[in-house]
Amino acid sequence: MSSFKGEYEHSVDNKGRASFPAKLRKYLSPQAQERFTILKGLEKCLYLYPQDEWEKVEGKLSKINSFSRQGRTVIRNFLRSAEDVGLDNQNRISIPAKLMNWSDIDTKVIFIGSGERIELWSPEQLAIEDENMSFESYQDLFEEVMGDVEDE
Amino acid sequence: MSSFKGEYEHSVDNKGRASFPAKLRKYLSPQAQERFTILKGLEKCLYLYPQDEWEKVEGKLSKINSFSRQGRTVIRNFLRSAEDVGLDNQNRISIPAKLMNWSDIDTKVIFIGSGERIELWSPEQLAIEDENMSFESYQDLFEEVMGDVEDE
DNA sequence: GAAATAAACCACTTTATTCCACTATTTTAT
DNA sequence: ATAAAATAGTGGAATAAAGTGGTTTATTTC
Repeated sequence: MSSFKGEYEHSVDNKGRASFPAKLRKYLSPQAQERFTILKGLEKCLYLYPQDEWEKVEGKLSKINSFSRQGRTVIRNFLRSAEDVGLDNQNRISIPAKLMNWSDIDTKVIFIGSGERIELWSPEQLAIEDENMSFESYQDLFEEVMGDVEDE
Repeated sequence: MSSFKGEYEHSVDNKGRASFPAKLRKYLSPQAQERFTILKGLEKCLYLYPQDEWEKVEGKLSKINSFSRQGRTVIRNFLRSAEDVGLDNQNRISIPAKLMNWSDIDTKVIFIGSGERIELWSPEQLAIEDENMSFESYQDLFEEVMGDVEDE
């Protein structure tokens, strides 16, 4: 259950192709079959889920009450941008044009391993996001997570 | 649960490789498999966790809700600097270039055994850290921290 | 059936990993 | 205490893998 981690910047060619980082490939479980689902993230980035993790997300979505107005809105807007993608023989994904536009990704993309999913950022948008994150608040978060690790 | 201790200075070659101190190797538990996770520390140093200790950290992270705003920020910023590293046949780790730059490590690195993890310092940054800590204030800190620690 | 789009294929450059050799230090045996 | 053996630390070369750009072939669409 080792999760995605690390940050890797790769170039995007004029066909929207970007090498999938080798370091992240190691974390893929065999049942993911190098198949992914890519969609708009909650920040201005894209979420890339390996197939097996995506199925868990769908499981969560199915538990949402689709007879409530809010439920329908969440499901619709989360799924409407989603698309299935795979890796080519050179281990590249090709990012759908619509999603590239929306996320502001152009010639460079930054992969960030983020637990059960991978985030795809344009360098510019990531810089903006980082500005809003002070070192102090990171410190607080860090201590929150690492504080009492020895909890057997 | 034997913990890391001691301080060892080693050289770093132009490929970012540094021998893992033999004295520290003895503390590694067999299930760590000579695998580590390295990431930015809270001071200007790197944290090196043996695999078994790191898994405890990931266990905590996996409990965070990745669909809440704060949760996403915690997970992203915590994992993004992290990378898995192993030892080569000569018992060396290779420090990722990004982390070398960030931590100011160049041709020399100081390993400091620090309980469940190991800290990696550039000699310069460690000297700065030491200057800011006089022996008197260390004594005070020690008392403050150790004062009310209960020994089960 | 032609144009547009996407998938597969190939070639090259760069980067990372593995392997081998040498020196210094520590441990062991006499 | 001294020599021999083993382990530790260091540097470089050889090898393999990763990343990138472009071309060709197949598929879809109109």
